[in-house]
Amino acid sequence: MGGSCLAERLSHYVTLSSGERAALDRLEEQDRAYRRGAVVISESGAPRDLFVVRKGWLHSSVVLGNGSRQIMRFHFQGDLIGLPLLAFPDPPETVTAVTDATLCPFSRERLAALMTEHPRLAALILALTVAERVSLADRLASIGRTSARARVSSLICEIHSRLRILGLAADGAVQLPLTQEDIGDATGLTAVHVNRMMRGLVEDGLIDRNGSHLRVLDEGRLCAEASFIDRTPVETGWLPPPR
Amino acid sequence: MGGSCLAERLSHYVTLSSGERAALDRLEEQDRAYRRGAVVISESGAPRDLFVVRKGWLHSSVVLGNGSRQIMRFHFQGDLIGLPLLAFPDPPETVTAVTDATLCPFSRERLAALMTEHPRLAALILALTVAERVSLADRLASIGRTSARARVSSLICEIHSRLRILGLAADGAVQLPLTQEDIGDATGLTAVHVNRMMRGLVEDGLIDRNGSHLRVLDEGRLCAEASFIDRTPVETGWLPPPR
DNA sequence: CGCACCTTTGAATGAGATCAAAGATGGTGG
DNA sequence: CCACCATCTTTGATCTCATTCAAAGGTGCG
Repeated sequence: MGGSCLAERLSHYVTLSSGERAALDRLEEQDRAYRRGAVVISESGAPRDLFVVRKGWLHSSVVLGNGSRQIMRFHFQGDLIGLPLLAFPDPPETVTAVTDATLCPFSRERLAALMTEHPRLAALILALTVAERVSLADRLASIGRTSARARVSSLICEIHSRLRILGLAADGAVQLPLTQEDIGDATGLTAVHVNRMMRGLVEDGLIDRNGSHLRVLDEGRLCAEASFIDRTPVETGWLPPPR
Repeated sequence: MGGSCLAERLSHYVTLSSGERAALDRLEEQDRAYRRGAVVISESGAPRDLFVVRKGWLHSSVVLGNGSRQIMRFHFQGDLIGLPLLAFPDPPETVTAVTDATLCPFSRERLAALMTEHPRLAALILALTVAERVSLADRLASIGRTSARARVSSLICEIHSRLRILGLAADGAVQLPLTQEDIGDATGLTAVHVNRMMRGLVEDGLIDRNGSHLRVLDEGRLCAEASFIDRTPVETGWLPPPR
C-alpha cells in the first residue's frame, strides 16, 4: 500500500522527522475496503482496531432506546476514527460508511508504542482529539440553541469548510452523498423538515442543489445565519520537540 | 498546597510510579481560588493555563450570536479544564465557576514536557479526553433526539452518576447549585419548561427536591426514561508501561 | 421495465417557547 | 434582627415551530 495514512494526516500540521515517519509507516500493515452502507464499528460488537480514513465518507452515530438515531460526526479523508476504543471496552458509537471507503487499521497497542517513542506525535494526536471535541461542542450548541434552518445551515457550513480544506470544494461545490434523513439525524430534525429548510435556503439564494451536488452560493450569509464558527487550524507551538 | 491535583485525578485509574508522581508534583506551583460566578476562561481573553479542579463546580459554555447560551459540560473535582487551549489559540468556550472553586493551573509547555517524559500519562490523558468526547456525544444524542423530560432526566442521571463516583451522592442525594435557567441552558430548554419537567419528575416519584438539594428516588426508571448510559470506567489495559 | 428509495408537498397535531405575573427565597445593609 | 430588593421558582394562557401523517412525484438501480 505504501506509506501510513496517519503520517499523511499528521504531516498537515507538522513536518515529520524521518524517525516519526518510519514509526508511522510501521503502524499499518494493510488497508481495508468497505462498501457504501457497511458498518465498520458496531455498538454491539467488540472492536479491535482504530482507523484512519484513506478514502470515502463515514459517520458515527448512536441509536437510542426509542429507535431514533443521532449522527455525531462525519468522517473524511485523514480523520481518525474509533478513538473511543481508547477509553471504553465496548464501542459507544456505530461507524458506518456513507460512500465506499478505504480505511487503514491499527491497534491501540501500536498506538501506545508510537506515543512512547514519539512524544510529539502523542501531543499532536491529543490536540486533534481536543479539536474534534470542540467541534462536537459547536454542534451541540447548534442543536440545543438554534432554529431548524440554522442547524441545517450550520451542518452545510461545517461540511463545506472541512471538504474545502481537503480540496474537495471547488468554487463552493461539494458532493453530498447524504439523504435528507441523514441530515435530519445529524441535526436533530425530521427528514420532512430538513426538506423544507433546504428548499428555503435555495429560494433565498444561499445554496443550490441538484441531486447529490450542492453548491454554497453565499457562504458569508449562510455561516452568519448558522452562527457557524470556522475554527482556525490546530495550534502546534506548544508541542515537544520531534524525536 | 502539597501534591498535584492531576496526580490525584490520574491515580484513580492507574497506580502512579514514583517518577510519575514526582513529575506531576512539579507541574503545579500553586492553586487559585475563584468566587461563585467568576469567569475562569473567557471566550474573548487570551488564556494561558490549563487547570485541574481541586474543589467546586464549574461549567463551560458558549454564547451564540442570538444571545442564547449552551452549557457544554459541568466540571467537578479532578476534572481537567481548558484542554481546547491545546488546539486553539483563542478559547472556544467560557469556563465559569458555579460555586466557589479552587483550581490548580499549569502551562501547556509543562504538559508537553510531562507527556515526553511519561508516555503512560500521555496515553492516559488522551483516554480521558476521549471519554469526555464520548460524554459530549451522549449529551448531543439526548438533546437532538429525546423529549424535554428525557433531557432533564438525562442531565440529572449524569450529574448524579458523576458525583456518586466522587462520594458526593450519599443515598441518591446531591447538592445541585444550579438555577433552572442553568439546567435549561444545559439541556436546550427554557427555564419555564425545565420547571414543568422537574415538577413532573417529582410528581411521578422519580426525584425529590427542596432548595438546592436533590435526591434521586428511582434511578432505574429515571435512567431508562432518559436513555442514559452510564459509561463504565476508562480502559487502561492498552497503556504503555510506566516510566 | 419495475421496484425501492428518496424527495416533495399539504394538512393536522402537538411539544415546547413565549409572555405575563404572582409567590418564594435568600442575601444585604440599615 | 428585620426589611428590602434581587433573583429564582411557579403557574397560567397563548402562540409557533417542528412533528406527524399521508400521499403524490422523481430517480436510479437491478
